[in-house]
Amino acid sequence: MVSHRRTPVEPESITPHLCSLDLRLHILKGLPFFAGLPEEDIAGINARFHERGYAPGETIFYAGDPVKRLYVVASGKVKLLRHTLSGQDVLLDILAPGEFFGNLSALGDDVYPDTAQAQTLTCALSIEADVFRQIMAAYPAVALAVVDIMNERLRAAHEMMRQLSAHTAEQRIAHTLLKLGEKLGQPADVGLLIQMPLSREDVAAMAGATVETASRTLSQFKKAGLIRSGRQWVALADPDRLRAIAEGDA
Amino acid sequence: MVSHRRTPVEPESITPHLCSLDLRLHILKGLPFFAGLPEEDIAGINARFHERGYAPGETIFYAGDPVKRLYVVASGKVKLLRHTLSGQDVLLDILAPGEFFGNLSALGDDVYPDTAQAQTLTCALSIEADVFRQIMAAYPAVALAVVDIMNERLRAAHEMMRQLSAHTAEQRIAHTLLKLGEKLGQPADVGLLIQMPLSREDVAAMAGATVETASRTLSQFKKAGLIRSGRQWVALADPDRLRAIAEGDA
DNA sequence: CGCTGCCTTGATCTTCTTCAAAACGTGTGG
DNA sequence: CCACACGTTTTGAAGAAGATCAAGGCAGCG
Repeated sequence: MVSHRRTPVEPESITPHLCSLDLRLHILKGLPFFAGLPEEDIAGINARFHERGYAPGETIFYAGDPVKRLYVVASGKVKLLRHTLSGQDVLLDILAPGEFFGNLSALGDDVYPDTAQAQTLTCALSIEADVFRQIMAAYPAVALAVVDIMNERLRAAHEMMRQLSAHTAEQRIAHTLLKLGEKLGQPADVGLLIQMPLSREDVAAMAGATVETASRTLSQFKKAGLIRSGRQWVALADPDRLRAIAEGDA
Repeated sequence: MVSHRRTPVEPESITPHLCSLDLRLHILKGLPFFAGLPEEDIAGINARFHERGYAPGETIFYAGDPVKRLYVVASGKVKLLRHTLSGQDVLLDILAPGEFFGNLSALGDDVYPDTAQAQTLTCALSIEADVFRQIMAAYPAVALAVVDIMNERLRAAHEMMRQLSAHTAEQRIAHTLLKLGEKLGQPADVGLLIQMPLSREDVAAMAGATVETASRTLSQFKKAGLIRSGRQWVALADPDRLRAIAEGDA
């Protein structure tokens, strides 16, 4: 049963729908915005978080849901996506453990702008947005860290906007793979392996293209020795040359 | 000389390259992130800001400049754009008085990710990023307001990403006009007038299209009675129908 | 062993860009 | 006040990139 698995991607640990208390504390301590906080304060904050596990493909919340919680990925991977009327989805980001998502705004509509969906077996911590705002008010360092992270995300979004409006599909797909490689890549004998089940459709939705174009382009990259790939996985064999393509050289 | 101006767009007030002290205080008081702060604290903060005027078309800073300042538009309009290697620029946003831009991050590269350029005669206040971070640390309410604003911008950027990757040029241009109308629109006898000199090239760079496509699409909108426009100006005559186009109905 | 999803590949067609040139508006200098 | 010159806008025709439509192939799973 395991013997003829062909994908090099390792399945998520079988830890079920609960995160152990150890893991929770470990995750929270490692969170960029709690870095530097006294341990006992973190323990106090920890108590304000709820936890919940999600099966692969399960939706954590839908765009438009009228709730305000802030989530943190404890384990697993989470897709952040936005729907279009035509049913065509756009994959905005893939979040790794330690990253946050959800709604932490005080103003505006009380709805999530995006849909969040577990890509693998996932455990997520969540907290009431208002409670988190209280924490930010009490610990300015936390607020500053949040600003930094949002700043970084805004920068990434702007970069993506540039990509989408001024680059070819080939360039955007190369760029998408590199981004995923940076975030989720693990060295393996096939190259820098993107550690997660990643379909052609996912790649297409991230790069703003159709499944067919994504497939054609990946085939072409594979033929050129830039990547290796199979059903639901991709590994980067030659990131440098990929980068050249993404930047418009090749 | 003035008699045969054809544009309905009013020129920026002739106030020259300096903002009066009154204006400075007024701007700072009205800033969303200083709302609710005691007046005397604002006066103290005011002292930490520098001011500088810019001529139309003048660049405030270039992407890659190794400085860290946070800017606030006091008067005028500022274009935020990102260059591509192919010389094709992407217009990320147009900022109105009261909006901020620049670099306020503590981490990452000490460079601006985007270029900022005065679109009209502009006065901008600026502050050292580190100083502003101190202010955020001292006044948690300020930090929370900044988080809210960045949250809103991130949402807008995600929306734009969706637009770029899943909509036609016509839809994107309609959407661009509506966005501009919301932000800069003023009721006039020609419709909701976008109060600033706006070339076809600007529209194209915001919508991710070429000048020619923008021109063709605007002509078509004009013929259909959706907008009125001329050299360097656009007014929305029928926002509702434009919205229908942007959303994919028409 | 066959079913169900993913992935691939080909042919066609639409959309948008590119290239080219002309028309127009605005401000300038005569 | 007029005419010229420049930058903006418009329009046309050809071309390319990618979407769409349509089959067929392959892997994993029951």
